[in-house]
Amino acid sequence: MPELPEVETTRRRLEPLVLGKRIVRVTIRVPKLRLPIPQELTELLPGRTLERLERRGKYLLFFCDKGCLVVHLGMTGFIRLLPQDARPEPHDHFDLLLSDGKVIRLHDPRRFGIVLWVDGDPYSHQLLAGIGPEPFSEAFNGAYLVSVARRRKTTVKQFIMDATVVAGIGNIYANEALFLAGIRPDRLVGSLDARECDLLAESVREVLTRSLAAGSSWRVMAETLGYYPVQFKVYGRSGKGCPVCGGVLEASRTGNRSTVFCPRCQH
DNA sequence: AGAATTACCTGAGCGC
DNA sequence: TGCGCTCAGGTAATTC
Repeated sequence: MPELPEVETTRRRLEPLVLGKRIVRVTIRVPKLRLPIPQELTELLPGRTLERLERRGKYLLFFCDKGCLVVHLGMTGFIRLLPQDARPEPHDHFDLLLSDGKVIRLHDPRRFGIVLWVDGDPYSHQLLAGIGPEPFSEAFNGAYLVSVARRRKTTVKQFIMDATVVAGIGNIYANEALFLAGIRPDRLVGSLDARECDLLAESVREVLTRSLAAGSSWRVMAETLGYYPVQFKVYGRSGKGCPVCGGVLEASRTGNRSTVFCPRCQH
């Protein structure tokens, strides 16, 4: 589920509602995630104030007055801000009860998410340190892609889904960006010329920008604020008509992930 | 070094 | 209705 736009939309919607609030109590219901939720959170967090929310790739960072709570939503995770008395449901993993009586609640059925506490700088934590440039940073451009692609022998789709190449791109936006760029997902990344790398970087930014403008694609603070999912051009539409040429969209697998593309528009 | 494979989980949807 | 199978938005550890 959550790729960059979903995590960023969560951050943008949640931040103004929780900034400056004090954490009163932590409730851990289902500690089992990709990494177990640290039990110490129940003692470490109460009394701390939420100072700002940041995002790095698909990680959400809750900076407190001292230390940082790092959350990854995995495949199926989402966060809601609820009234204190909202009844917990299955797969609600943990709650941060805030000083205004609201609860930040993490829900993740498939349990691929991560919650961890970092005392120092979360950006140098092992899980975040190796992440590539943010798609909206100046460092992410065609020339950068050319230089990294030179050493790689993989498909362009796997390449842009590699978090060490660029942050925040998962299966959905990889499919969408390649469609927008007119590049076949199964092309070897080394075969892209400079013009195509420029176009790819621009297309990645464009699909993310459109999704952010629409409020992303998923249950992002949905119950609190409503949401209007973006329409995908190719993802989930195999066998249907290409929105550009009307031809039939084709499904394939790339690195064991489902891939959809238009064989007429993408070369 | 980099690519491919495996593993971690639950739930929805499909064919029989 | 129910069973078994496949697939689903992520990614790190392991193997080759």
